[in-house]
Amino acid sequence: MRTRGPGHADTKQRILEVARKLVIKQGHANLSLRAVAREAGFSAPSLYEYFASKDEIVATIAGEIAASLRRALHEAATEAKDPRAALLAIGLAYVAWARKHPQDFLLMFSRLPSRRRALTAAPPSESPYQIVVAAVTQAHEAGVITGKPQRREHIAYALWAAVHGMAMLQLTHLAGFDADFATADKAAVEALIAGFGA
Amino acid sequence: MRTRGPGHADTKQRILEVARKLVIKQGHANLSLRAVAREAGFSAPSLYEYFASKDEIVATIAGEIAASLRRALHEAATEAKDPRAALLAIGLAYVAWARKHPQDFLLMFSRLPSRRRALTAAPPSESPYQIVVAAVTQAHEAGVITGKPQRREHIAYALWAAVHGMAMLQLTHLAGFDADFATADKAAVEALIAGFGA
DNA sequence: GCTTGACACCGAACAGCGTTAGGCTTATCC
DNA sequence: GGATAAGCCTAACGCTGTTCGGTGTCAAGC
Repeated sequence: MRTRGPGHADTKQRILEVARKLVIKQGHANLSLRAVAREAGFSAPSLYEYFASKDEIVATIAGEIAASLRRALHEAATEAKDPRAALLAIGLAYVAWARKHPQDFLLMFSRLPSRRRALTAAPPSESPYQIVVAAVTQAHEAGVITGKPQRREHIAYALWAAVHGMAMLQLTHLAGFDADFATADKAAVEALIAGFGA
Repeated sequence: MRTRGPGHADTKQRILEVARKLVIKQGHANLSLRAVAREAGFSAPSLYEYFASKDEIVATIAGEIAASLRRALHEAATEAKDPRAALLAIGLAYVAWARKHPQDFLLMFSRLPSRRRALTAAPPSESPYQIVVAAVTQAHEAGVITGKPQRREHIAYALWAAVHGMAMLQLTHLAGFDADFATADKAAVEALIAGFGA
């Protein structure tokens, strides 16, 4: 039983790189396997040596993208000077990341459900949302946010939903708008945090 | 120059009804003109007698959908007993509508930019967002919300973004979750309103 | 050293897509 | 009655993801 040849993993990686480049250039909806294959120097059916389907390629890319977003949020959280500032920073970093990587962001959320099955379940450590939950927990312990511990999940969800909505609107319905979104986003997240505070 | 025959408008309407039924059943991404034609009793090319492209069909449907959402928000606003309650009611009605008509909602926001070009510009009267703006204006006049009049647009945007994010997440990333979203959504919108209040 | 078998690739093809071209029938207008 | 246009059709183009069957190459086992 021979295992996969030595260049297999490299080729797989190259396919992913080409695919991601094309997604960034023309959006995930316009990604074609034939284009990926052409760019990578293969015929389209050859890609099936490396991935079971187009969806598997996209899913793999989505995983890489989630990790990248998670890093951005983590960085924002660690640079903040206190727990309250961290909540704001994470929220704004989420929107900023989406604006900087619009096609990546849209691809990520074009994919169907998370594997988590309940809001109360802890997100897996590789999930960007885990950063949000951790920051809310710290803010709660620091007294920035009041109420019973169960309220944490409401707050994490509210913060996430709010910035997700901002990001989505700015990338789709409000794309191209001439507006100071940075100021509007900051005001919104600050109001939300204040509303949950003491 | 003969005008279009008498049955033309009816046929057009029927095509739209079939298309919308299929969208609801299988999602806008899986809508096929051939399927619409089959269901409506035509060949696919015949649809081009009535619409210039698939996109025109989808755009027309999107317009009808927006009107339906607008009515739901309007109803929620008029039934509320005071301006503050109206803000909450509109927000929750937005999410409720999205949950009740998931495919319609996703279709509507899969379409690219609004024709409005700035947050400061007034939304057209047929836009669902116009309901939000009007409610925020009333709440501001009633003193539920404080600050300069210019702040209104921040608040309307924040409210919209928040409920849009909730709706989007519940329909995509959090689809199928076992969670009490109604409670979480209410807590979030209340916190947001409180955060913008006096 | 030869056989076996899996890997890595390919072209051809299938069923589907949105769309265009061209042609036929029917009803209306002059 | 001839012209015109509406309203419909089949055939086809170029695209999509995917499957099938085949071909060369290279490592392992005898």
